[in-house]
Amino acid sequence: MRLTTYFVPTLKEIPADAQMPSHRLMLRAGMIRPLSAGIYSLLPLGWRVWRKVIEIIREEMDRIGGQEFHLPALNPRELWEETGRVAAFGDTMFHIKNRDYVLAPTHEEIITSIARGSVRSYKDMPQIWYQIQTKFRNEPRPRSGVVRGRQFTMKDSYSLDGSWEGLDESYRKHHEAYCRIYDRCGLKYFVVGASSGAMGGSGSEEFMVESDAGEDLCAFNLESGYAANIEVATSAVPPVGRLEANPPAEKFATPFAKSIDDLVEQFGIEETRCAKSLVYFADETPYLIFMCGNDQLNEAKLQSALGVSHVRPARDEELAELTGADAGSIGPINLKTPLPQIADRRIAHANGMVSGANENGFHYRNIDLDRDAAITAYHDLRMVEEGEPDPLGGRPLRVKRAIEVGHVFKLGTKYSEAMGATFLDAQGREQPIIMGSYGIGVERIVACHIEQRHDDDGIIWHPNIAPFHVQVTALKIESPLVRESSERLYTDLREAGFEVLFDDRAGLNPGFKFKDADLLGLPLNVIAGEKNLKNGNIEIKIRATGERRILPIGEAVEACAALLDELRKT
RNA sequence: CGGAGCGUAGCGCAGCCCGGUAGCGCACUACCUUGGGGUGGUAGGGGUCGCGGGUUCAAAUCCCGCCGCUCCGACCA
Repeated sequence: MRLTTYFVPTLKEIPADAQMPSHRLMLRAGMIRPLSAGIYSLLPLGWRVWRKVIEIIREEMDRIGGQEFHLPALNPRELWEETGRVAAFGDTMFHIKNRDYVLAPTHEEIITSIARGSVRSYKDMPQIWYQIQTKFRNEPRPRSGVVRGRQFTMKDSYSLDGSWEGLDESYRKHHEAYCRIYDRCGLKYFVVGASSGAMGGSGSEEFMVESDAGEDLCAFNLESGYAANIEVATSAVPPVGRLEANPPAEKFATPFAKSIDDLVEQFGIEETRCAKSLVYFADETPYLIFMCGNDQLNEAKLQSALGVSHVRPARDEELAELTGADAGSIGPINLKTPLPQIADRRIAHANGMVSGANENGFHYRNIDLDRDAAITAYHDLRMVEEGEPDPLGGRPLRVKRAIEVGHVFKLGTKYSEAMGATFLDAQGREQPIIMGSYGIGVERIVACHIEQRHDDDGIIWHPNIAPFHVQVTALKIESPLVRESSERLYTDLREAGFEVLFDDRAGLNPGFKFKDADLLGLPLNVIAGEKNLKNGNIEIKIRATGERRILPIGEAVEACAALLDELRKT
């Protein structure tokens, strides 16, 4: 394409609203334009990159036997009522006003509805069905450019199997395909164990790209290979255990102690001997929860431990009503209302604990959780902290922010049971189809790629997803020598099979063209300037390294081919 | 949904406190100039100052309401 006619509106100035480098560069390079919060138009250059990524995904999905579908985004609400997900999504799902339709935020329901009509026998499986399509989610707060939008492109696939071993195999295939996809897109990523959430299922992993702008936290240790989303991460932090002496619980006045730190400071109590008491509502049932010292409650763990779809902390007035005291003075003894009680494993069966007396200004010491509390279960409920020993070998954990670029998920039979998608097994018994669901965010791949590959001047595309392979830059195209040579280069490179962007604009200074070229960030820039052409030479600049090579014009095509092969390996 | 900030030309911003001719840089158009890192110049075009209401002789500016956008937090199956 020629820049004289191709629509690439680059920006010299940085758009004020964009914070992330990838967001700024996509705007500046003329790839996208914002339309509304979390909604972007893809301009020709941006769309070329999307198509490259999509093609890589398509090839890898086909390689594992995936079959491409194209499912409707407009869905009857009724279908979503069958699985209870209209309520589960709540405001996150878009509802059409003048007809009873919703805009699909994902496609488990549609897939299951097709399967229940047409998959009847174990002989019909396994199946891997996928599509690459626009998804709609009414995100309360879109952010980070295309990373969290209300409308976005997603590759979603679904596996249908007649056995749990079959599901394991479909899951493994997806895992492998995903690794190949990210590798081919030139992304540095890592895989973490992830929460299956409230939607059921037996296992799930996320593909993560480290980024300060990420919305997820991951705990990992590179040596041991442990890596998990903070929502499920555990550590080998030692349990508190029991003390020899076990005197009766004793109330004492703590008029100025509102926090664990206050108790530690004012009464010399060991932090780990404090049982922090929290009240949470789990699907409308209040629970009293005990944590060790200053350990943070991990709400995702609480949610899955209790098997509920929603948890929230009790409000101040609810606290007073249920316990008789305010936050900071709550505990297991003398509760105003009996509450179901659970606790973190770290303080399992501990004694000698200090906790609130359910009376403002008083605490109890020498609490034996087995004797004085009514704890029904101990769960892993705590948020791991940086530096804690990892659960595999006790090496220190690191906690980093990351962006989720993919998620593989063993769904099991939740949807097939809810919607009656069954098959007959070899014994003639009716069974629910065993499903998996797997997603990749296309715009997140592009954004993360730019996050990882850019400098102060612009983007540094990996050849596999660069919008074009090579730029030809004609300096002073008004000169007949430059015009003629650059036109020939443009033609020769295209005939050799390269995708070429030709900066044939007149009246622009070399500096201006170089800046634009660096911003667009194509892997190679073949520069045709009068100075070198007079000696029969051109110059090739490698975007990634800044290296420049001067060589005879006749060798340009060959050199580009060799350099691109090199660059593909990075 | 809580907290903060911002809406003035395509983009980035000033003007607002203290009411009285709507301004700057970039971009755009024409011509000249320059030609290896966003050249320099001359002359131009482009704005219901987010929307609605109010106060006033007079509102971008003061008051009320709404809408939109961004950031922090909550949420994110």
